[in-house]
This record gives sequence, structure tokens and C-alpha cells, in this order.
Amino acid sequence: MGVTRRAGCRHNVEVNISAKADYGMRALLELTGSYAINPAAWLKGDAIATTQDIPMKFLEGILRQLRMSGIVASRRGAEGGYRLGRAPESITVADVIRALDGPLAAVRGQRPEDIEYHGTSENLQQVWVAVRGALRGVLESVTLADLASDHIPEGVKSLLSQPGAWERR
Amino acid sequence: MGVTRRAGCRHNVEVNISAKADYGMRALLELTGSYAINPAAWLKGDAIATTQDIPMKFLEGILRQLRMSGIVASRRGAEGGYRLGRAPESITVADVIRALDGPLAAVRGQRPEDIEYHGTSENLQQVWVAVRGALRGVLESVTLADLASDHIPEGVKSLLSQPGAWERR
DNA sequence: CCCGACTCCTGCTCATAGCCGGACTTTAGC
DNA sequence: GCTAAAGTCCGGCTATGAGCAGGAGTCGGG
Repeated sequence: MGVTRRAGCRHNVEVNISAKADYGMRALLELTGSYAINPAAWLKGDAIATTQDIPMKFLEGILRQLRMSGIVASRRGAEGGYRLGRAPESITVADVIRALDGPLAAVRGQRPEDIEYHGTSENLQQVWVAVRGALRGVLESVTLADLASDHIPEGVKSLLSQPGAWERR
Repeated sequence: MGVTRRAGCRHNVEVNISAKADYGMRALLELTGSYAINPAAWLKGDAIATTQDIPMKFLEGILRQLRMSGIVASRRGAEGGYRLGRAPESITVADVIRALDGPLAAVRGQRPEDIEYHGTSENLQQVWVAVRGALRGVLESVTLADLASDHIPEGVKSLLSQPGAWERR
């Protein structure tokens, strides 16, 4: 399809929601919609790729990873496709990201608690751990069902309504 | 020095505190210590690299970026070196990260508010914006002076004391 | 005017992100 | 069974950034 795609991405950004995570969430929300109508129905990968404008072959790999984590189930054959592996109320954004991208937070490729700091930088570790905690607070509280039903948890909502939340800095 | 360094890093991690950010913060905390003794004194780059175990040439690039942002000042010559460009109370962790790595949060290389979502994934944008907000809450509230004086802001402290904050998931 | 220390440029290696193509396998329906 | 549709898996491709290193330039003090 004639959609111009960005070549590569910006890796130097501190927090980068990867294409995998973004595409994966969008695909799962599509599956959640189908689940609401009929939990047993199979949705074709091609249909998801088209409606959410995701490169088909890339989506395939994402759905495979999600299947290995049990988040989605798949079936081959003419009547095959994908559907949620468990109820959307039990799938958080954090689950999805961990299935696709690994641990939520890392410092130079290591877990925050694994790094040793000496001297003047001893307190730095606490900042990195707090960042991870803040992230978990958001990502572990929002489920697929929340997003599909427009019901955003209060804790997350308050972050959105604070001044400047939607502005770039 | 005989320290084994990890080759490369893990880019697929959702939130990755980059080597630049981590090294940069450690170098700045070293400068903050020096600032407390004498705000006008110059600290040699070599001294910072040694005490914090940072590759000298890499640190050089980091300090240059910080100088261009006005966070540090530098002086050439035999009596030269680096020192803070302004008071440590006015430098937040977010300032440092933005100077070194660019915008705090991005989705597939774009700002969260620049992406269009259709249909079932419309609410997804709110999650990404909330993530950025949560991150700002931590990173913009902690200053170099806080870290140097063991005075962690209450909001951050509460994140550290919540159950499981220090455990890996 | 010389030496020490910062500055800037170039470039290297490696891993990863993002994306295809193609071969294989499963399932349904004739 | 045969065939067509659809998921699975394998390999590979290009671009980019992270994380360095070397070396020439340049500034300042004694």
C-alpha cells in the first residue's frame, strides 16, 4: 500500500515505545473488539494488518511472539486466524510490552538494581528504580478491556489531566 | 583499565536509560561535589573518567553536549577542566536526559501526540501520554542538588517504598 | 614558546529495529 | 486425496545508533 513508512526509528530517545509495542497493542485491541462480539471467533492476520495499517510480515512476527506468551491464540488453515488467549480484563499493557520487548526498564542494558554506583553517584540508582516504578504504575494498571471500553483507570486519568500533559517539552 | 565492558546494549527494552544518560548523570554528580567545595574550581575530565570509571573519549563527547546546553562550563589549557554551568538546584535529571538523548518519550520515533489512531486503538494514545507524564513526574522533580545531599523528593520516595519496587518482574 | 588539557573530526565495530521473501505446515471443503 | 487459504518458521536485507578510539587543532599558563 502506498503508505510512506519511516525508515528506521529514533533509538537515542530515552523512552521509546517500540514499533513492536505500538503495533502489538493495536492488533490486540482489534482482537479485543472481535472478542466482545464472539470470544471464539478467529480474526485473520491480513484483516488486522489492513485495518490498523501494519506491515503484514512484521505483524506476523509480533503475533507469533504474543502467541508464545499465551496472550493470543492462533489457528492455521482456511478458517484460521488469531484471537485473544485469555480475557481482555486480565491482559495489561505491561504484559504486552514484556512479551514483545522484554523487561520494562533497563540502564545501559542492565537491570537498575544490578548496577553499582560509588561515591557521589550512589543515589542515582534510586532515581532509575523510581522511574521503573512510575512506569509500572501506569502500564500495569491499564488492561485491554479498559481501553476497549473507554474506561481509563483514575490513576492514569489524573496524569492526563495535569497541566501540560499533552504539550511537548 | 581492566574492566570488562558489555558490547553494545539492549535496544529492545522499553525504557532504556542510555549509557549517555547514566554516565552523564554520574559525571555531573562528581561536578556537583566539586561545586559544593568551590563553585569556581575546574575539575579535569580525566579525573571524572577515572573516579566514575567512564571511557574517557566517550565522556568527552557527553561533556561537550552538556556544555552546548549550558549545563556545564569548560575551560581549555593547563589549568582547565569542567564545572557546573549553573547551580545544582536548578538542574533536573530531565534536563540532563533531554540534553543528551533528546525528547523524553517517543512512540516509534514520533511524539505521542503526533500519531493518529483509528477505530479500536483510539484510547492507546492516552496510555502513551500518561507514560510520558509519569516519567516527567519523576525526572523533573529530582535535581542534582537533591542527589548530592541525599534529599530525595517525597513523590519519588513513595515510589521507592511501594511493595516490589526493587524487585524485577 | 612549549606543554598540558580541552575541542572537533573522522571512522570503526557491533547489535538492533524494521521489514521482506520464500518454504513449510495445517485446516477446510470439494 | 487434492487444493486453496492461512499461520509458522527460516533467513536475510538495509539503516541507524551506541559505544568507543585516534589524531589534528587550539587555547591558556608558566
